Amino acid sequence: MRKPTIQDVARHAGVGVGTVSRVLNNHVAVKGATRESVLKAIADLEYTPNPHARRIAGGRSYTISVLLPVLTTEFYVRLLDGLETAFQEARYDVAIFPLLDRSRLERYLGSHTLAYQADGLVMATYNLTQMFHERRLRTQQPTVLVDAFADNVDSSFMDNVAGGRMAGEYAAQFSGDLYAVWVETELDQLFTTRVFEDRRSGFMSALDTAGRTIRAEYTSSFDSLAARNTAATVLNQAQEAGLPCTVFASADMLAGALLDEVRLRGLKIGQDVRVIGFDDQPWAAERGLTTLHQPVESMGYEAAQLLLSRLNGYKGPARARRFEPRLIIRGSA
Amino acid sequence: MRKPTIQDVARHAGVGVGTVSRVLNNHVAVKGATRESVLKAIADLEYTPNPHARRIAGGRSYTISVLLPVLTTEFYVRLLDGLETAFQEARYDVAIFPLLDRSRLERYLGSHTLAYQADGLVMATYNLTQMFHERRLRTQQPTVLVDAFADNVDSSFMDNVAGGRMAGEYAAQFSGDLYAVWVETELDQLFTTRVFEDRRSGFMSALDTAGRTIRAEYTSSFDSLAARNTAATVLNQAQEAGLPCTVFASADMLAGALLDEVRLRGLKIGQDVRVIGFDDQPWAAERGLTTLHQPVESMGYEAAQLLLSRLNGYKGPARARRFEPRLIIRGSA
DNA sequence: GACACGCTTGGAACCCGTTCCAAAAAAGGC
DNA sequence: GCCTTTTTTGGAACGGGTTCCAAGCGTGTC
Repeated sequence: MRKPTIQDVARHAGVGVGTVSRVLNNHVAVKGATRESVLKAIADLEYTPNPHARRIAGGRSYTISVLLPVLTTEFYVRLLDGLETAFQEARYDVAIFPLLDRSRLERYLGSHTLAYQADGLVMATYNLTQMFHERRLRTQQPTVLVDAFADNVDSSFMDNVAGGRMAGEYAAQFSGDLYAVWVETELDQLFTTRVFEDRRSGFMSALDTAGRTIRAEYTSSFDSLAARNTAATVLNQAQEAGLPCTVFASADMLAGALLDEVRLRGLKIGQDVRVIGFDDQPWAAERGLTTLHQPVESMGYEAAQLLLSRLNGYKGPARARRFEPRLIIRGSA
Repeated sequence: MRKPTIQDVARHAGVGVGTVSRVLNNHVAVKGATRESVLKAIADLEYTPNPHARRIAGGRSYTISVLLPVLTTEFYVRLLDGLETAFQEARYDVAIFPLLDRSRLERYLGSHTLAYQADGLVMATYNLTQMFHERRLRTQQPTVLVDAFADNVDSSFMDNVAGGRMAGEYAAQFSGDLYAVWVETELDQLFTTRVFEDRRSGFMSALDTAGRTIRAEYTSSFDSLAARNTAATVLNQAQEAGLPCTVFASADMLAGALLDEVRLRGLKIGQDVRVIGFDDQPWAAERGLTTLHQPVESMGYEAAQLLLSRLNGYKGPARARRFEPRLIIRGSA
């Protein structure tokens, strides 16, 4: 038996093909009752639209390119989840390009072909280069930034300053010394994220407002060995200077290392040493880590919506969507 | 400037659209001169056909599913190379499914969706299960086996018996003891390959014909540690029983381990110990290994052709294409 | 030279969606 | 209740290929 077509659905529902198309694409101008009958016909016939026909009739590829640094981290997995959810709803395909280093990004941006094929572009965590601007002007390809910001481009990002501030306000209420650990990212300058600078400035301003000062700050890279060393250094200093103390670890990774080290030294978490993390990694709940949860999926979902609105003809000025982390208080602080 | 269409090409070449389509699809019924002018027009306009339009007009997906156990080995990489070359020529896309274990294969075979999308199926190294037969009858999906054989299905495979025989005939001419090492594959029964049984039976029959007997046989698994151990065992025995000797290693992997071990013991390769491999791995030339080269790419290419002919309407009985390895004599034997 | 047959070729019909325009229906205004 | 405006709807045109039929051409035969 032949696959049903949009014609079959239209006939079955007693409406025109245009109406069926409108329902499929969520165009608003369809009355509730009509929409229902179309949806019923679709279900009855087990109709699935032919994506190729759609692409040729629509004159687009219905494909979005997503550029990101890596896809092996929790953060980007969640981000993609949000992006893909939104694009799937709009029946767009997603092509993912993990562009670990500068040369790959430039190769990508330089290639006409890919620009030609995707209807839109999502760039995650990228610093906008001159090259990118030129290309955007040249190709007119609708673009959205996610986890990044620039003037004149739609963007969706996390307010890390606010997140840092929340951590700072919460930390300020505890007596004892305050410490903080920041992360030095190893990404190329191209991919610079201001994430940790932002968290720091929010944190510091909160302490300032509360009239508190920080005892010491540390920096670690992202690998687990470095995190372990840093944790040891912090605790050495803290034990020497006197407990209790409160440590803001600007990434859960670091917070985890601190929890390990605290336990190792027979100290009491949340008492001798309070730890505040950032990220709310999957394991944070079971380890009782007080941390900042980021609505990463929402940020991705919203980025996709911004792009889709452009694809549907929105011509207005660039929009920026800001998302705030949420402090999740568990046992560690 | 708009992308040129088949209409533009037809106009530019002064022919009808049908003719252009015929040239694009390599239909024979186009005169040389006409074909040339069409090709020139295509080049002039930098025309590239729109694959979506093709899929909708042609009523097919122009996509082939390739099922194979893994794609990390030399063998499957070369196989895919041959398959993809042929499919690209015919402008088909290839979707690759590495189905490492039984559950994934069954999940794949059970799913209607994928069956629905691909125009044809290439199965590499799979034993045909009952499930597969039922599915084939149900979906009528054109299928070809590669590196495997079954009645009533098109297939393209290596004649490992012949390969073993060549090794045997060559080995038989040398004086001294004869040894052989076989491989025990760890693949699920579903993916059974008779490769090593076949090589063995060919090898043995050749010795038989030549009136020679084998001194001892060994079996190893495919990992390098096991290969090293096996090599040591073989050489212990050989040194005890007396050199020179000749060893047929039914996979280059094993032959490589033997070469290492021979050198380690200060023996002369090709003199004290002769080694014959099988596979002609990329490193075999520089290490001077006498081995059997398999035309794996050709086997894949031919498999694709068999499938394409079905897709183009061939209705005849199942065909089987047999490929013979070629003995490459280098220094080791 | 006329006729038949097979090989090439042109082009209309078709594949299955989206879009746009005009028409129909509904809502609003008096 | 009638007219205007707005919302909703039907369906033709279109997008870029493939396929099939009929027509054109060339060659071979007598």
